[in-house]
Amino acid sequence: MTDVSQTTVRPVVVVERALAILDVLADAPQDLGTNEIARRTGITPSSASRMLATLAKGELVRRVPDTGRYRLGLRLVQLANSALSRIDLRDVAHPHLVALMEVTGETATLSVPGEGSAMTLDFVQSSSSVRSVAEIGRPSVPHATAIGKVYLSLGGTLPDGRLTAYTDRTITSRSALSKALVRIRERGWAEAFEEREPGLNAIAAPVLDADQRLVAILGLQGPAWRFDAAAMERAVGPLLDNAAPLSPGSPA
Amino acid sequence: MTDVSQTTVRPVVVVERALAILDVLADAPQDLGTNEIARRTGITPSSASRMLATLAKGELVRRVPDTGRYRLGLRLVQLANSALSRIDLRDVAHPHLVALMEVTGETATLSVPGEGSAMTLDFVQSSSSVRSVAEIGRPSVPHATAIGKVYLSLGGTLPDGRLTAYTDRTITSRSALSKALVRIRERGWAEAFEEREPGLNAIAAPVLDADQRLVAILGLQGPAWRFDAAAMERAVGPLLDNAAPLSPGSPA
DNA sequence: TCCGAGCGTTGCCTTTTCGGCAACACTGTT
DNA sequence: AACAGTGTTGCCGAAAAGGCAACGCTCGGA
Repeated sequence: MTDVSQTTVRPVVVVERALAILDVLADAPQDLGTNEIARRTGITPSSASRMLATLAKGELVRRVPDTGRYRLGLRLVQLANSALSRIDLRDVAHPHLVALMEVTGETATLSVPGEGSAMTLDFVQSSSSVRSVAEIGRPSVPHATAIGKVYLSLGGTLPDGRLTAYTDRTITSRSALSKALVRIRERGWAEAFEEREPGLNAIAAPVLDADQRLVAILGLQGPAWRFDAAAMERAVGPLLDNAAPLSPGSPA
Repeated sequence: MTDVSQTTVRPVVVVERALAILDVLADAPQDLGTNEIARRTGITPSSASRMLATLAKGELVRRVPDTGRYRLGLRLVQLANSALSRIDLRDVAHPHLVALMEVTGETATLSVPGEGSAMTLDFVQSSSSVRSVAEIGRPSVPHATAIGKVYLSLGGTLPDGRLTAYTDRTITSRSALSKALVRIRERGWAEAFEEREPGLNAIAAPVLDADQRLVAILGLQGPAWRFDAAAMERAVGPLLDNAAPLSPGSPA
């Protein structure tokens, strides 16, 4: 009975007409006048004029003052951002993890910020027989991983006490870490060269919501002999390209 | 008389109510049921139910099967992308040019693809007294500039005949150029080291529309002694960060 | 397990709103 | 100057929407 595809459902005709107007404006390469919209939707110009005025009041369309023509309004962008923020991030992000693994050949991970660290939520394992292993639920060491540094660079908290040296390359100086975080904020991605464990390299980029808050971190990791500096540099573009569509609020 | 704020305008009440439903869903942190939407909008549940069914048919809202609750639908994202693609690109891009110049200190440029090359549409000059000069209307040499290589990497045509050597570093081999273009497509940005003229370095990134077509190119250029490999590398993040919001269709 | 409250939908009828005709003002082109 | 097309709005009849009531369903509490 709740199946809206049943023929007994009585649609609200006025809403259908209003949506037809939005569709026509979306499909048109240029702004459209009232008469043109009326022709394309089959609504008379007087009705179209009134509906356009109401849609303009709600900012779903915008009347261009110079030409008197109409185009879609920016309230739609706000509504779209709200629509996107409701989607389960894992569902949306998974194809990007697949794409990243295919482009780079390395393990792609999705993490979410938590208390004191970021946690792996999903991953797509490298198809290579030599691979770095990810694990759902595993927290990342903030100062010694690319994921962790993205977390710290965007408001994550660093625990008190000494910074543990996991390898020779682990950053253990708080001032050196601060400098690294500034650079990460500037360029929008982080890297780790065998800092968490010998032979493991990684890069990571943030996923932000419409209010610029960190909601997730996209990462790539692999064995240092294969995922070396050159390979990491080549992977930055795909990483950012795959993180950007997940971020309604990409920083400008 | 065409001023819609005049009190004589008769709004379409049904459209106003439908927009109120969208607003309520946008403002809610979670999905909402029919009764809750009715309470928040002041519409009776039967009317709300019918309107939601019609909005769902048009995909502006989505009924979640498991819970029977409603959330904003993904058609809004399509409409929003269309809304954004109508905005005058220069108006939108200019603050990004300013931001890029401020972050990097170098001249930031906006180009659009044309016949056989890309043309500078807007630029923000470096504030440094030693600067590279841009010029609106100037076409870029496709094989010897970062802007031109972005253009070529995404479908631009390379003229017949020999590739002119403007400096020692100009790529004049078509096979070497092809390899460079593959790399540019992979990582999403291009570079030029003193290839168009001695002492001038540049990087560039594409701006794509919702159909993945190249609509513009964002660039940074400066004197090679200052805008060297390290400075260029540091500038890639800001460049991509400023290109991404201009691209409704960032490649996934 | 049963009952009650709340939810969500739909039939039906009344009321309200919308649609569209006609008139008017304006703009651009010939 | 005239004409064609655009865009808006008054007004009224027709159509659609709103809302009441009834029904079915689900969930939580006793």
